Formats: sequence, structure tokens, C-alpha cells
Amino acid sequence: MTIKEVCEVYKITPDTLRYYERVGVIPRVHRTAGGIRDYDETDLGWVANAICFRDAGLSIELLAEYVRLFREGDETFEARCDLLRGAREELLAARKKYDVALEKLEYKIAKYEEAVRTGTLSWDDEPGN
Amino acid sequence: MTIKEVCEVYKITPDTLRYYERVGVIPRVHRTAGGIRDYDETDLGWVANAICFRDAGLSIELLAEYVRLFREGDETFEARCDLLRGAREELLAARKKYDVALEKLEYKIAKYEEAVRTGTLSWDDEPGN
DNA sequence: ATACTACATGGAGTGAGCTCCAAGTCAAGG
DNA sequence: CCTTGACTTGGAGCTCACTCCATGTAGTAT
Repeated sequence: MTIKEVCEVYKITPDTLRYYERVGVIPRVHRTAGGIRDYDETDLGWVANAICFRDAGLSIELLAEYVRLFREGDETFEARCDLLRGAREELLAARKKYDVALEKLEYKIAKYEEAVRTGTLSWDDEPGN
Repeated sequence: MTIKEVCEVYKITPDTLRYYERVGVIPRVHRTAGGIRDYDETDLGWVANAICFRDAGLSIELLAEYVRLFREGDETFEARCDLLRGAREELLAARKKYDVALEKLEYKIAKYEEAVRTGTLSWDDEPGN
């Protein structure tokens, strides 16, 4: 699979994909004899995971560290597991912040919908909004 | 309340707080006669909201736009409501990505915990991990 | 053989969101 | 009155994660 095809599948630019490889977020991709990237199933798996985890806000550095450990072999099982657990904590903490913000948002939206109907806004409870 | 006190409460730096004010994420804060910031309840409310929404990933620009509309007065109720609804969609979409990533993470962590116990890893299902 | 297109590489440039710094001001203590 | 320390401002600098660019090459069409 060429880089262009992969880009179409995952809605990402070739530059980003090459960048991910360069900084080690995905391992080195297979090449044709002429040196052109030719993504196989395994490469695609790495790409999919990288995009998924980046979308969730995990850092380039964390993902690259995981790949580095992966390449070192089986004696890094625990290290990789620890890293993933850390990542999980990070994501859970971030999601909690989303929930707090969403709750605030819902409250405000309800207020505004009422305000649009009645023509007046009443911030009786929360200051400065 | 001085800028330092506000910073201690919200675990943020004075530079960030002044930056937020400069770019309009919060409206201009009250000052003492000497020009020193003196945060009142309303100012604190804006600060709390700004931090909450920034933590959830809403952009500086979106928050500043809200403040801009707020300052324009009551005829922007609808615009503000629309903006908030857009923000809600953004947050819901982002949270969905978190959930997908968390699910993947849980799966991997389970695999690794098994691997650490048994000494071998079996990626029978997913390629490239 | 020549032209064209899609890829390759290394390195520079960009935008968002802070973060730091120089120079100046003000209020309190000695 | 002078020093000290916490504040002020405008502007430069930094980090992260891309994104763009110049230059070169590989493969295909004419």
C-alpha cells in the first residue's frame, strides 16, 4: 500500500505520516526496491494505533517511547505495561476534565435558551459568565 | 484578590493569567488605584471558567469570541448560545476519541498483564502493536 | 531518450499557547 | 529618602506537532 493510499484511508497527510516514522511514533515502514514506502498490514496497524492515540492527546514522545521499548524485545513487557497504565491515567484524567466542562456548558446553554425565549438572562448563581 | 493569590488557587502562573486577559479569554480585570490587578468575584468566575474550558481543549480563540460577544450585550444571546452549542459538539466528539483510545488501551494492558504472567505475548488478533 | 509524476530526504518554517525578560512603577519598611 | 520586592507593560522566545520546501530519484508513458 502506498503512502497516498494510507493517507486517504486515515485522512492524514503524507508529511505527517513520514514525520511519525521519522520521530519513531511508528517503526520504519517497509520499502520497495526503489526505496518507496510500501505499507503492509503490520505497518497499517501501527499507523491506526498512532492516530487513535494521538487523537486522544497522548504525546509524540510517549508513543515513540512505546515503540522504542517494543523494538527492544520481550524483556520490556513490564515497562511497556507501565507506560500504558500511565497513559490510561492520563486519558482518564483528561476525560474527567471534559465531563466537568461539558456539565458547565450544558448549564450555560440551558440558561441561554431560556434567555433567548424570555429576553432576559439571569446569572443568579454563578458569577461572571 | 491579588494575581498571586488567584494563581495559587487555580494552580496557574501569573504570566498565563495576564496572557488570558491580554488575548481576551477573560475580560479586563479590576485594578487598584496604582494599576495593580485586584480580582473580584466576577473576575474569579471568568478565570475559573476559562481554565475549565481550556482544560477541556476549547481554543483561546473560541473563548475570546465568547467574551467579545458577551461585551456586546443582550443582542448576542443567540450568537453566544450557538457558540456554546458548537463547543459542546466539539467536546463530545473529542470525548468519543478518548473512549476509543481508552478501549484500545484497556485491551493492550490486559494483553501485557497476561504476557508478564505467562512470559509470552500473543498478538493473535490485532496487527502491529 | 525525454518528459512527467509520485515518491524520497533533510531541514526550515508555522501556529497555538504559553513563558520569559527588560524596563518601569508603586507601596511598605528601615 | 532609599531600598526592597511584588507588581505593571510590551515584546521576544520557546515547545509541540506538524507542514512546507528544495532538491533528488524511481518508475511509467510517449
